[in-house]
This record gives sequence, C-alpha cells and structure tokens, in this order.
Amino acid sequence: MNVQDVIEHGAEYFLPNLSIDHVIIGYQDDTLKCLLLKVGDKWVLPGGYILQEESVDHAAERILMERTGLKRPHLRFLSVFGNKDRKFDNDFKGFFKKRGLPWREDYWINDRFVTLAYYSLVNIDTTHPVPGEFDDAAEWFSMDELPEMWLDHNSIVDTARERLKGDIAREQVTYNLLPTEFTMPQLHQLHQTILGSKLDRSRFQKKMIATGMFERLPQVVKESPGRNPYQYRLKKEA
Amino acid sequence: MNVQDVIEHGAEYFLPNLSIDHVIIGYQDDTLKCLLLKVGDKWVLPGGYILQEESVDHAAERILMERTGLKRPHLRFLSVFGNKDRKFDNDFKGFFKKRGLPWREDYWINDRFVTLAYYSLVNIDTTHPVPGEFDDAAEWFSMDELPEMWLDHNSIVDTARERLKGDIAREQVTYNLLPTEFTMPQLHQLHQTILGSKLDRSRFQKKMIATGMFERLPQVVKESPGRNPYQYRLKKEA
DNA sequence: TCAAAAGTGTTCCTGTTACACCCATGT
DNA sequence: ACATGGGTGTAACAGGAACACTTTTGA
Repeated sequence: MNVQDVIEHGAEYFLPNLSIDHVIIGYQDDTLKCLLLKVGDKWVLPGGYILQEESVDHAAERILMERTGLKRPHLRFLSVFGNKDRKFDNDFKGFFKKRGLPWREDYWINDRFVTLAYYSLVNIDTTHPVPGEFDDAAEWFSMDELPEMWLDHNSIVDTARERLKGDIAREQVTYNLLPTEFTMPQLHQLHQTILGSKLDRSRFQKKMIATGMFERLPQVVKESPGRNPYQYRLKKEA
Repeated sequence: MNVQDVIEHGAEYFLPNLSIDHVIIGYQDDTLKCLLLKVGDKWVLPGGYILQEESVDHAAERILMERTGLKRPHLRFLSVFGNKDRKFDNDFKGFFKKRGLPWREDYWINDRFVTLAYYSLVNIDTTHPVPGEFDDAAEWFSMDELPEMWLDHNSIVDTARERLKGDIAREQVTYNLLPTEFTMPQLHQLHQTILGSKLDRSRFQKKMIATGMFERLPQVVKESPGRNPYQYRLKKEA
C-alpha cells in the first residue's frame, strides 16, 4: 500500500483516531539506542494503525514485524498518549510538500490521534529495519541524544527509558538486548547503562547466576588483557 | 444529554471506536467491592467516551466524577482491551428493546470499540454513585461474586483485582479505601483481603509505621472485647 | 480472672552491601 | 613480573518471617 492509497483508502481499513507507536530499543557500543524513521524533515517512532477487524495486540505485533522482521520480540505496553491537540497536520503538510504530493486539510491522518505506545527490546545486530512508504530513512539513535521528532515522540522515548529502569529491577529481560550468547561482564555493563549508575560487579554476577535462568557454556573466548569470561545463554524452558 | 441524543449526535462530539471504563474499587464488610451499573438485563462498568477536544486523562477524570462526584480520586491506568470483535451491538439491542426505543444496526455505539480501562480506589461511604441516562441502577458488588456483565467487563474487573495485588506491595495507596482515620488492625485486614492471604500482624504494623506516612492520633476508640487501638491518618505533605 | 484484641520484643534467616582475595591472560 | 580483567569468598548489616510476650479491655 503506497502513500496515496493510505491517505485515500486508509480510513476504510483502519480504526480512526487511534494509532500504535513502538519504542524499539537496542544496545550497541555501551549505549541504549532506539530505531527512528525519517519522515519529511523530522523523525518519528515506527508506528501504524489498527485494522478494523484486528485486535490491538495483533496490530502491535504486526506493525513491529513490518518494520523489523522480528516475530517473537519482547513487547510490552508502555502508555497511552492522548493530549487533546495531538494532531500531525503540520508535520504531514511539510512531508507532503517535500514529496511533491498534494495535501488536504481533511485527510484522515490529519485528525487528532490517541496513540498506544509500546516498547520492545531487540538485538540490534539481528534486527533489520525496513522503512515504510512514508519513511525516507531508518536509523538507530542514542536514546540520550534524540533528533527533532514529530510532536510528542520525544517524550514517548523518554517515558520508555524511565520505564525500562523500573522494569529490569523486577524481571530479567535485558538479555534480549544482547546476542544469544553473552558474558556476565557484558550483562553487567548493560545494566549499568540502563540504570545510569554503578553496580557491584561481584554481587551482580552472583545474583544473575542465582536466578537459575542462565546456563554456563564451557567455551571461553579469548580477548585482550585479563582473564577470559564464560559465556552464558538463556536456559530453555522445560 | 439523554439516550436519544447520545445515539444520534454522540458521533459528532466523541472520538469513535474508543471508550473509557472504570473499575471503581471500594471496601466494605471485609470485602472488596466495585461499582457497577445496570444497563438492560446485565451490568457494565462505569464508563464513557472521549470528547473530540478533550485529553484522554481529562476524559477519564471527568467520567469518574460524573458517576461518583469524586474530584481527586486515586486513579490509575489499568490496561487496553482491544479484541477484534469487541462490539456491544447485541447488548445494546436488548437494552433498546427493554426501553422501548428504536434500534438500528448502524448506531455508532454498535461499532467495534477499543477501551482504556482505569481503576480507582475510593471510600465507599463517601462515594455517592450517580447513574447515567443509560443506567437502570448503580450497585456495589463483591469483586469475587460478579453478576453477568457486558462482553469482557468481567475480565476487566478480574484484571484490576490482580493488578491491585501487585501494586500494594510497591506503594502505600490502600488507605484510600478506608476513612481518613483508621486503625492498624483495619489496614491489616484490608491488606489480607486484597492479597487473599494471611499477613503477620506484628510485622505489618511495624512496617506501616516505619514508612513514616502515617501520624498516630492520641485518641483511642472504645469497642468490644480487647484493647483499644490507636487511630492513624495520612501525614500532610510538607 | 479469663479470653480476646492490640501493641511491642526476640530470634532466626535471607539477601544486600562493600569489599578482599584468588585466577587467568596479554604485554 | 605486573597490570588488567574475571571469578569467588567473607564480614557487616538491613529487612523479612515466625512467634513469644506484655498490656488493655469486656464479660
């Protein structure tokens, strides 16, 4: 479905005034990053609309899959963003002009939208972004240095970052951000990056191993100076 | 706005396909109760629609206030319910028949609706339910013995009950369910009711007092057999 | 004075904190 | 050999769990 089709016929297929946005979080170079798409001059979160005969959950997974190809991601509801003046008309106006397409005030996508925001944790190396019809580019940005984004998308990202901090204290899900095989020092550094504070290395390691979620692989990898760490991976559930 | 107005003109004022539902939780006779409204032959959660020029947050508070008169309730987002076949047409059909009103398939309220569910904790004695135009009655039901409800409203209540269990472990908000002055034994019993399990009385009391959130009132109340408990109330924030 | 209810204390145990110490490897 | 980084151990402490003890009241 190309841009013109979405504008003209989208209202027949999608629920109006309701959208889904994804904060897709990855980890690279000791930095938390999220996937953004360039639309016109600014950036947006990967998102989409809900089909009229489709559940919200299904739409969230479908949209994420369309942009990343991921089938079983760690996907979690973040929050509702529903300000009364949440309209993209100005942003779309610039986008249409840049594309040389006609723009009309009464396009359904110019309406006020309530969005359901989700966040997901992905391995950046195995995620292959697929820009959509509206997107001029797809890029990973440090969550601490975001470009100018449409409307409230900046604050959606900030909300996700805060939420992640709280969530890792309760549940072990961060391994989603690493390759399937990883070392404890890597996991340790990741947690420190998420929390933005130091964690006792010794205690962290024992705590992680004590969860019983990970199995140690006999292999060791050689690197530079010090001792070689073990690798771990998630235990398969029985 | 009466029923006929809502049906005929609601689509001009409200966002389509999106609703808000409230699980309003109170506590009475050692039981968690929630406020339900009778519409036709079955019961529904108090709810409503979002005005086109109104934020979602504002709508949630407005709707709650319309049905309870409460201005500053403990209000919390619960979850999105968005099954693909979430339509109330059959339920509305029965309701219209019972009221002797004409019913048409294409009424906007018969469309598929995604709902944003909230839960709130209120003091049952100071909450005065106000039935709306659609409602034949308003009643408090034990959350463990719900009547037959429209569509998925039963499971929304169940979700709220589960959520509450988790939330009280993290934050002290349960005092919202009690009068402004209460005793530790009362608070203790409330927590046991919410969790559905026994809590060590001694430890509970010390833990609550240790939070420093409550101030002890010198007064004591006389009752029956045993010793008279102190009363407590929430400390005013500085 | 006895049972019941409320307040306080004691003991045990677990998990957290902050280190110290021991291994392995590259320079 | 030594600095660096990874793995394990230990002592001090805080908080949770289970239960005993004391105080106050009505019958």
